[in-house]
Amino acid sequence: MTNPSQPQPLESLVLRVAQQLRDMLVEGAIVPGAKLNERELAATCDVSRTPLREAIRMLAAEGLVALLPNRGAVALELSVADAAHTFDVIAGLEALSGEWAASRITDAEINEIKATNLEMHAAFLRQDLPAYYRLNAHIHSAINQAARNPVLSATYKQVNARLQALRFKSNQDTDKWREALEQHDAMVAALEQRNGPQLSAILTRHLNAKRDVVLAQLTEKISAQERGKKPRTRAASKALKSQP
Amino acid sequence: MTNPSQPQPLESLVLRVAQQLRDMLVEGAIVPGAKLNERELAATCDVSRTPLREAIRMLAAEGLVALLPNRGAVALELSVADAAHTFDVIAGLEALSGEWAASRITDAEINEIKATNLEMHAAFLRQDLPAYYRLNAHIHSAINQAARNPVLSATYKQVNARLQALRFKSNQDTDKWREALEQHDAMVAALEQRNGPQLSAILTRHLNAKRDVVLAQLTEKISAQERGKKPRTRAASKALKSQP
DNA sequence: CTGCAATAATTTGCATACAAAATGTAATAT
DNA sequence: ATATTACATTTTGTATGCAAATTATTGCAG
Repeated sequence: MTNPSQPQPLESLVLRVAQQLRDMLVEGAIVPGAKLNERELAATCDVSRTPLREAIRMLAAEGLVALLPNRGAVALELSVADAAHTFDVIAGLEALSGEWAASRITDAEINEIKATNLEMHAAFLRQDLPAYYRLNAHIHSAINQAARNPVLSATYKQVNARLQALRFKSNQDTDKWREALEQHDAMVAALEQRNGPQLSAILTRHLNAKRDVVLAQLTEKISAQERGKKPRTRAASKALKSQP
Repeated sequence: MTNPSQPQPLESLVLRVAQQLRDMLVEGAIVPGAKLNERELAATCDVSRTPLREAIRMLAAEGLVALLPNRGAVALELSVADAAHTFDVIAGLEALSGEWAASRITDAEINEIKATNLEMHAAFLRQDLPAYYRLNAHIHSAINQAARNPVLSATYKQVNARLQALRFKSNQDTDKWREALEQHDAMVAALEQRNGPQLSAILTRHLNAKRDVVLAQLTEKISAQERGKKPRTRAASKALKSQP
């Protein structure tokens, strides 16, 4: 157990920097496709280039950045196809989570999810999208936890992080939103019945719906970009494909 | 497309060293739980500590080694529970592969798998276990390819690599072996019928059976170890749990 | 002989330095 | 004006150096 109350470097500098970079990628401080300038980032993170480079290599292994030989690293830039593939894998992982969670979840955990689901309905009534996304993530995380498989959780987290950089938290269609709420209600029902296959099926449908919404947005965004500037080679997405 | 015929450094030094370390871990040159001495490994790989450390960080992000604050890295050492969790995730990923492969695989790909399956039967008759494992891996890889999802393939590869270090290619029970062969026949049949759910179900059963065999071996191996030497704290497996 | 403290030797973590490659700029020719 | 080449600048990739932490060793007391 690590002592939680240490004023000294709680974790390695490399891990701190890696988390800092992850945050910058997720929050959009580093936009998809952007080059990661080592000197610049080292200055930002207030470390030398050595730990910064080690952190970048970790993010590369996580698939959050792509390494270009002799040209450093660029922030992950998902093509529509890449995003679709990633969503499909996430859907599969969530379906697995649901399958296992249904048989392993405790009553207390179900109540927590039910409570969060009610708050989600409240957020919908207030049309509070940020709150909705936060609560939504909480529910999915809770189901994941209830699956009692740390390898699954870690895998899910890693793959899901690549989608976070898309920043698709924009205003979504009210009908789709209502549909998502219904699906969450159905999830709660399946959990209460400890019905794994059903929960799994609902999660798959839920994630597929989300995928379609996000891909539509992404397609729109990308074609808008394409209109604005000349089409140029997209080094990032190319490099991604040759990843180990 | 990368030019495949370049005599110069085809890839970055770091990537080469990372692959070298992966090979050493899989082949047992670095045994589970072993400390990774930077100077020593740098000499072995004929590079300085800087690229070596970057490679180690990548392997840490891949989950092949664990980082111990101020004490370097140790090769991943899976507890029985860790291995079980990993196998379950692999089973889930293979089930996904099968589901998608069934609807996307070409006739030529099916024939390739059928051919490999026949060779596997031949390997069984000769009791040639190494050949069997090679052919088995080829079939599973072919199904994975046929799923047409590079994110799934990459995720599968990464998680599966952690199991390779277990080196469970030891002599297995003939009945279990025969059972595995039957399951492969069933996979081929499901593929020919393009029956995704069925293939998915077979793969899940197949992987669960494999998991049970390996876990039994692993349990035996670990208890033998425990008898040999005094029980001591296992830093590696502890550190693994706190991974991102 | 065992347990423990002080000290020496390794080893890791981070910063810096330098070479190679890539990028940017200016000058020249077309 | 554009293209091209030579040169300068920047940036990456790797090696080395040094301080802090860890680990091993020695010496000594019980």
